[in-house]
Amino acid sequence: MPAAKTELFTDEQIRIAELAKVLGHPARIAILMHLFKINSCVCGDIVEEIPLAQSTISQHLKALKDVGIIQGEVEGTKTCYCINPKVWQEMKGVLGQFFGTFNGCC
Amino acid sequence: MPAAKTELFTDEQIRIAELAKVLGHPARIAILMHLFKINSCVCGDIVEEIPLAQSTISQHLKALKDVGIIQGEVEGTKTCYCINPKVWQEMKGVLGQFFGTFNGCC
DNA sequence: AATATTAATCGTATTTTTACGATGAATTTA
DNA sequence: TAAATTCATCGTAAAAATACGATTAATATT
Repeated sequence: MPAAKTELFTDEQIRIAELAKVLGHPARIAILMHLFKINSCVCGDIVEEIPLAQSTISQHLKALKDVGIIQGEVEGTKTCYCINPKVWQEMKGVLGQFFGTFNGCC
Repeated sequence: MPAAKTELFTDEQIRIAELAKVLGHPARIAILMHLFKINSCVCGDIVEEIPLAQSTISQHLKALKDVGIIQGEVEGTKTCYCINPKVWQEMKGVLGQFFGTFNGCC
């Protein structure tokens, strides 16, 4: 893609797209679902849950962390990843509002 | 990306990711926002609204159409694009439920 | 101190996405 | 019928995403 023309869109449009984009891969959805399921933080067992290489999962975790949805904390030799409630709320709000904008027309 | 290992994830995970992915570009958000704004169908003026080449916008429209969020209908020399209410509801439901799964833990 | 464990990062290959101009197909207008 | 309009598609180039193995860094264990 030749040059990201981010200046052409509003900050809101860019943020919505950014948040949606990070949800745009099954592995990252699976990671988040696992976090929901255990209802706490994952501390080092994600690789067993998802059939991908360790380095690949680490990349997906980084993508989620970069956008802010999760946060990691080093615990000795392991790393604990948790949902960032603040960003999760933001996402719920931003995307929820976006969805709510359309109420049917034609 | 070497080979899409879709068999490794559930249908739900794949669908959520697919729906989110198509929202993962500012241009497509802008297209949908324009549809909301005019509160009807766009019939041939999207190229003036978004500063991208006609062929590029056509590609984005196709992406939205492929996932089902919008539907196009040929009207003479123009094409009218509308939100598909059914798929929009599905998206609201699927993603809304996904967001609702997390209520805070740590 | 040496070894083991865990996760991040590096390097790299492949695929997908994004973007554009050019062309083509369909319809409308002159 | 000829010209104009509108949009899809083709071809292509550049960038980003995805995946993996190998390596590194940090901590824990022996």
